[in-house]
Amino acid sequence: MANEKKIDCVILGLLSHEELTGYEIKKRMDTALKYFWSASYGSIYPALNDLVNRDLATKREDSNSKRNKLIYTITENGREYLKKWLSLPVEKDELRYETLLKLFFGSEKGEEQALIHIEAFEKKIEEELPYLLYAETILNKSLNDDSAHKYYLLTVEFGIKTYQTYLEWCKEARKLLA
Amino acid sequence: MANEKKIDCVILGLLSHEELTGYEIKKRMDTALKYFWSASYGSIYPALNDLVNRDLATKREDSNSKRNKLIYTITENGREYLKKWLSLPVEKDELRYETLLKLFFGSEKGEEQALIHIEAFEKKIEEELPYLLYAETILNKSLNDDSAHKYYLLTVEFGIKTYQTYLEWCKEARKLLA
DNA sequence: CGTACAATATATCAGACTGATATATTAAAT
DNA sequence: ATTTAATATATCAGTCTGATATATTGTACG
Repeated sequence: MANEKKIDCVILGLLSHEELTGYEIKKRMDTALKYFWSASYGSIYPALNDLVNRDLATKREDSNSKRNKLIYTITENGREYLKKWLSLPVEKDELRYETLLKLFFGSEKGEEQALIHIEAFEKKIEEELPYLLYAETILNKSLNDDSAHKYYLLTVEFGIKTYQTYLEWCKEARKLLA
Repeated sequence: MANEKKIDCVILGLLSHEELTGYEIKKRMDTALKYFWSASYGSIYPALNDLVNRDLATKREDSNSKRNKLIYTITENGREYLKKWLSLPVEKDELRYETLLKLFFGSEKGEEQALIHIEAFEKKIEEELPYLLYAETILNKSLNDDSAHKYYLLTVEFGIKTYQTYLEWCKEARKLLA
């Protein structure tokens, strides 16, 4: 049980909330988990088949839809597997910021180019922050409706705080370069 | 020129500062770049051989040492390749925080387990922050000695600011759970 | 009413990268 | 003298990404 595939754990986590198709799983990743995790279809679909083979999830065709839709449900085994993973210590937290990499080697191209990267970074953060602030409002309102919302809010607060700090850093960075 | 292998760019970036062995490159990654990038030997050594084959770096054996040491130097082509990459817009900045993943699915195991993950995260940040603060002092002192130091400082300031914010978030998170 | 376009839905694969492992030498510690 | 830590290079199974392929359904617009 030492080396869980992360993709298995994320999928089981999402399935622990609700039944989902592979496509819907990807959507959850690109919205709710976006700020601290990501995954591609190329890992999701093979992982789903694998989870079914290991009896951690079941697959059924959607009878209500004309679409070729495959709905996945977590099994009791799957829920146990998830709980076990949640109890284990975190193996790795990792930042991979290409922006900082390009800044670190920035002397090779000079200040002008560095400023371009900082401004692009700033713009992206400014665009994404409103979604997090919106999620914060919604979650604060519905905190008592669902015990899981408290945990969502925890991650949203992390995103808001770090994004605001990023914006402060951008200002300072511009000053330092100019 | 659309899809540069990131490992090539990082290695060339480090070689643009100084001649290095594969082992030394890994060491730089694990100290100076640690807070925003990482790479394993399994990508470094093959990439080095590849860079030599593409005339972006040259390899020579160390004559001063008894060790089987291979020293790599960036070529003019390599420097141009690096500059070109630095001029291109950033493709992806990515956070992969397993801690937040386990918190997001935290309702499955409850508050006690969530607190354990938060405290482990807090401890790790508290341990690493002093190294960043030390680097900040050194770089501020030597800012005029080397034009590259300003760029290093930029990334160190990013690390300090975000780490301090992480610690603030830990406090709030504990309050929210209790 | 047709037709273009966006969204839904699943799947595969080359190539990038990690984490583990293997191997060997030299420096430091006790 | 001997163990241990640090230096140094290399390979590989397995994980994951990003691109690509394919097909269907819903929506917008004239």
